[in-house]
Amino acid sequence: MPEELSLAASTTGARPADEGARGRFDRIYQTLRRRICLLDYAPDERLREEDLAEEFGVSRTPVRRVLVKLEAEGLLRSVHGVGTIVTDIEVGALAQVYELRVELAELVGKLSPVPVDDALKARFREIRQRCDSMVRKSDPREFARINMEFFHLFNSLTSNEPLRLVSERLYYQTTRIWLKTASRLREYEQLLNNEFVIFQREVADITEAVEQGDLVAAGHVRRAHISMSFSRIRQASESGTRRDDKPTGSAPPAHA
Amino acid sequence: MPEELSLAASTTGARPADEGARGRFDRIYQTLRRRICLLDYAPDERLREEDLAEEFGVSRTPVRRVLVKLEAEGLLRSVHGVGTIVTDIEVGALAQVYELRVELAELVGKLSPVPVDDALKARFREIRQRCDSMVRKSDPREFARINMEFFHLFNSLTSNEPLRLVSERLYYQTTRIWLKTASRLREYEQLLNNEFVIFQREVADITEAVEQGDLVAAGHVRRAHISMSFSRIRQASESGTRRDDKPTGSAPPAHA
DNA sequence: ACCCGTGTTGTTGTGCACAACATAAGAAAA
DNA sequence: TTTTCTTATGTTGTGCACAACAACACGGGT
Repeated sequence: MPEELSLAASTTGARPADEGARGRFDRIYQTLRRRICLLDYAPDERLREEDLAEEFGVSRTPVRRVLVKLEAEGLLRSVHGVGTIVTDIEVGALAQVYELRVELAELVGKLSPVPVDDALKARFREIRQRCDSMVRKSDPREFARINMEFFHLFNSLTSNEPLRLVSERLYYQTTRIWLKTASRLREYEQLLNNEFVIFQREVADITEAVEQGDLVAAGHVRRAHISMSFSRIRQASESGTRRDDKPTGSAPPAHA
Repeated sequence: MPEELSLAASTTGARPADEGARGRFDRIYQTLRRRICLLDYAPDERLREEDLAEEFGVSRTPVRRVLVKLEAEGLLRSVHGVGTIVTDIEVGALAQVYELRVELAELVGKLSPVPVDDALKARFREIRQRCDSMVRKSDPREFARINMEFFHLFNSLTSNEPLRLVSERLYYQTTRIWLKTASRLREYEQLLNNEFVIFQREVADITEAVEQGDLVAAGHVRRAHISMSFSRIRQASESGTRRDDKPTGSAPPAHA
């Protein structure tokens, strides 16, 4: 049972008890989505509605509500008489999502950019520091969490709400593949550290772009990193999908 | 009770009886979405789950499933104890959606374009003819339907499924504003005819671009038309929102 | 040994009754 | 007359029992 981080204490106040119907819904939704994206629920895993209902202390009905929404977002797939199955994602199909994410990342800097004030800069500086101090720990879960948090922060650079929503949707569709691919590799530790350093650099670059108020540049940096990130994932996936395979001569991504 | 056009006879065969759970779901979903976008359900109108359940010959439960999905797509808004309300859309908020749609339209021609074969060309020629013969009838409903159909055809120019899905979503969010704005204007007939002619030209241009296999050009044409369409809507909305207002000297869009 | 039909089990989908909630009307008091 | 509290009414949200459906195991036949 994974620890719950209150990533989005949004609507009311997110206290455990005493919450309206909408609060319950959001809470269950956020929780399940996070679990799916952090691979607490593995792809192709079957979820039982009744189990979830019991865990959250409600009946199946509100749980089904959440499942419908998650299915609409492509993270789940309910089949009558079979079960509710976590979507499996393969690099091939994800190529299209990444293609789109790349373009959208650039748009974040162009479409309705928010005014850059000190508070915003401070938030970037803060997450940059947290990112630096994280590199030492080398915890993939922690990395995924900060990555997620940074995404939300970057996404808040545009005031174009539809763009934010779409980007968020696509992000949650793709973010799983990273953990999935990485965990399959032989050079797990090495690759992980490599990704840490690269991400650290991305955060640093974008933070500085924001400091200068150049959101277009921030968008370009982000675009480049998303594109390169997928290239690394695809290479890694192609060269070492089976971890008990014979070692290939060329070490996949490796540092820089 | 609006006539039902079988726009997407997709999964099984869409015969009225004998359909699985998934077929029912899709049927109700498509129907409701169409009604919302064709303004059969006006913005801010309250829908009663029980009425819908009775109409479709099911209980409230499957209807609620559909409503949840429509709410997730921003077309509905369920409030506990109040009702299920059709989202109201104002030109101001829609500006952001259009900003995004404009960019995505261009991407349709760039990202994973489909190979242009004779069958595809034929479909464009066919819809172009239907469009030509429609201009005489001047039926706004018919226009909205062909517009919708053309959107789907244009959208099929990319094989990037996420892009198709996102575009579709945004299209259904914005398409209502056209009918809503147009119906408020004094120069209703004039404006309508103007829009017909413009749309006719758009279809012609894009069809020819497709004939030549230049999907990038098709994307640019589409982008330009979406952008201009919104400009006209905004102008019309600003100059003559109240139809019983004193007539302003400048006739809003007018032809050309 | 293999194949096919059948029952058994487990899951999601549906229907219905009730709770939670919001709104509006009405009555009582100032 | 105005205000405020109470009550009535209508809606969505929830819980639970059952139907529909798919996968699996088992047994009888070949």
